[in-house]
Amino acid sequence: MAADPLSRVFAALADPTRRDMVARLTLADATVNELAAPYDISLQAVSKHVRVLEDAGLVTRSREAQRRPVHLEAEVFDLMTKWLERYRRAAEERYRRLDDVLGSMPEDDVPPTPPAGGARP
Amino acid sequence: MAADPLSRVFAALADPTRRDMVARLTLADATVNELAAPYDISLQAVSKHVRVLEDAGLVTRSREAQRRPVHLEAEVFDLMTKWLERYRRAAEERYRRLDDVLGSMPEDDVPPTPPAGGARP
DNA sequence: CTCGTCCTCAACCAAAGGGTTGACAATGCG
DNA sequence: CGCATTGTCAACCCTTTGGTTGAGGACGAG
Repeated sequence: MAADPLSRVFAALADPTRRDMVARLTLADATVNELAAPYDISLQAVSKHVRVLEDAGLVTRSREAQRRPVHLEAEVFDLMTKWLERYRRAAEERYRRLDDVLGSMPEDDVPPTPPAGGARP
Repeated sequence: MAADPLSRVFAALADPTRRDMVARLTLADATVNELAAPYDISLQAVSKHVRVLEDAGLVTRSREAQRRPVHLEAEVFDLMTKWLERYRRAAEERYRRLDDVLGSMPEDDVPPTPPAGGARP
């Protein structure tokens, strides 16, 4: 299994079924059975999906009688947002610069992380 | 291969090597050979990685003599950001609400999900 | 205690993914 | 032209993954 957290998160969200589950979990916690309802797959398959989400830190499960309510965690979204935002901004910036210079200057010219940067590649 | 764009993007970014490539491409375009340099894998493997990124719409390739410079595209990042932001906010909102409830009553008394599944629209 | 409910564990299978090696297309240069 | 450089295509190998079925654990209700 992927070692680093970010890989696990991205991999978890690479599946449409799991993304749908996440979408529904933003509305309310749900049991595995409730989660399974809309899909045409076995309960066990759904259980596996939930586990993947759990391993990625996207959800947590508690115990409540025989039920195992699944709860969406917000933190990981922040993590992803930070990651994404960084590259999104960089890509846009580069796009602008390239447009400006159009291949006359090499990367001497590349500035350190621009405004509000602060992480290392 | 995953049909929907979002799945492709997430899947593409689920690999650390590919994320690293993306990181480096925010600094400058690069050829496949240049991209391959840091890694201890075959050129063909790198070529495959680039293709995955391309299929996901994260990069484009042009022709320039025998070289095929790889260029990072910013648009897809916007797409992802929008998707993410939506769920991040929803999750936070829900978190706050739950926090509120938890704050006012003992844990084993938590009124869980609306009974009788209010499954999804 | 027994039963039904809810869920997980285990074994298995087909397909996809990341890696390899080997052949070869495309282009510039001597 | 012949050849080196750059990159892709193709076939193959494992491992992972999403799915299945079957067995069974945990718990509440009777």
